[in-house]
Amino acid sequence: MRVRAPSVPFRPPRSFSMAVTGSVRVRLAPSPTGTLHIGTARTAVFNWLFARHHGGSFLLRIEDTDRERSRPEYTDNILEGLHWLGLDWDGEPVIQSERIEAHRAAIAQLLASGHAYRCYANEAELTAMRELQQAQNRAPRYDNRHRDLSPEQEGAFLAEGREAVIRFRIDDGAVITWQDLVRGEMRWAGSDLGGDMVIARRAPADQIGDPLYNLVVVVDDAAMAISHVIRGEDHIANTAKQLLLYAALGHTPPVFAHTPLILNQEGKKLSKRDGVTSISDFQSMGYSAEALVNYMTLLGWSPPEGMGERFSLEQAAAVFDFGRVNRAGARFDWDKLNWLNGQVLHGLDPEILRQQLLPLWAARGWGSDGPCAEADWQRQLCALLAPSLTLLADGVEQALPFFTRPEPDAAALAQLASDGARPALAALLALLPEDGEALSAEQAQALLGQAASQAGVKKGVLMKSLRAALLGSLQGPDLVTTWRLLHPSGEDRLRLQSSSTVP
RNA sequence: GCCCCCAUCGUCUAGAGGCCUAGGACACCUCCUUUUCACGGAGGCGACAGGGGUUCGAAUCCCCUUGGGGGUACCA
Repeated sequence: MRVRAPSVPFRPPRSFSMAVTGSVRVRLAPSPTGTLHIGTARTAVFNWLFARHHGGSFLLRIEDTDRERSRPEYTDNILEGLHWLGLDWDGEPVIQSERIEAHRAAIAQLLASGHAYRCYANEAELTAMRELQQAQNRAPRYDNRHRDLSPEQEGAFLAEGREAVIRFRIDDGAVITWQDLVRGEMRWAGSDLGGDMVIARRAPADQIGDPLYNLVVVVDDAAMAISHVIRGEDHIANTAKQLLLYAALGHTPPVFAHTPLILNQEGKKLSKRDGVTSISDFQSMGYSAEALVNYMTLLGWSPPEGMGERFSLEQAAAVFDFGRVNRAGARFDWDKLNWLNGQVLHGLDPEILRQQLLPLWAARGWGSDGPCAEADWQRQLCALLAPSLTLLADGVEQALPFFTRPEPDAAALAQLASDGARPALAALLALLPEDGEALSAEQAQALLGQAASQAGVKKGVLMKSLRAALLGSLQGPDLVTTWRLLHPSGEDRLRLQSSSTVP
């Protein structure tokens, strides 16, 4: 190992396998106030990758303490999304709201040890305080006014019938530091934390109100024996506060890793307002879990030299470490996601692709009877279409002329009306073998040559016209294969008949 | 406002003082392939934000500027 001078800033080692001691236990802690967001999912990916790389556990905790906004259907959506992505978790998810007694006990402990106290300031007083600070161009912060109330002062507030929040003391002089797995040494001044923080909502002064985020996270992470907290960099300030709580509660803090954020096209934190951001939305748009998870991994992490950019979760887990996690935010790019999804689709086995397309086709009433219901025919169609798919849904659009008779577009109509087109198609029609029989590629080519010479047109004219007749378009998949797929049902004959005669 | 973080092609990134004439991927352009479109293949375009240091040597280390982002709740 290279020896570095102390002045050299911390750089995470290339591999953390040596730096990680004991068992790795990480968690994802989504709050069910919305569907599974891509930012949360990417955090899940990093947690999962880290856990699997170290043979540790990836746990789930549903942070539903905001009763106003939490909804059970969101929990379902989050769990389903993670499952679909292949991010399997260990054990049953912890439901945070069920742990409220543990949270209250911790607050009671902080009250008893003098780390926390009751603050009787009401809404109006706090608002006035902040407005004054704003007016003086100072940072808004709680001025710790009730930190050391005398028994007389406290008694007076009580006599007024005031309720109280519970605040945790944050010394202005405190200096909080930690070694961040992606950012190196982090340092935060207690005076920049906004004053003593509220850890329990307002309640009658003889009670402990609803415990708040920073407190419950620390209590739960400690109880779950979380070894590494991996979350977005928007949590950095929370980490400083939480570290203070760990110390006051007598718990050993975990190791922290703050990952870069996913940004929108404008370079701002991706939010719901940016359109499609829910995993379930990507799913219904036809993106594959494989491509999506691959893309999310690439947003902020880079694979080692020689690995390439296409990989499975397992392959990434084998080499994942925070030394290769970038520090700057990453813009979301549809082009790259689309490319990745196309790559996945192109490489799909025709039978697998058929299984995925079947329900989509069925929704259009396709493929349930007749020659088009044959599995083998469908597989051939899938093999034909696969290389041109970007989204799964493209397999519906592009299969359309195989299941239904297409309406010729303007270019196709023009082609059919051009010199030699109809005679050539008529000649081909006359040579067409019986329906119901397979047509070999060689046979098809021979027929094409024969018909073209009989009609006295170039083969290219016939090819182009045949495409117009069969697909109603001048563009599409391989012509001979298309024709062969349309032949057994006699569909080629019908389309040639209607195209070779003047309407 | 204050605090913190960040800064390489349009985008995602490689880069750990000499392997850099800065590499890869997406996008874009050209060509090949395909009697079409896509796929595939081969090329091309394209970046170290600026300024100071340190050093024989800086994309890399330090400082300043600029720009961008995050945070600043009785949400999580």
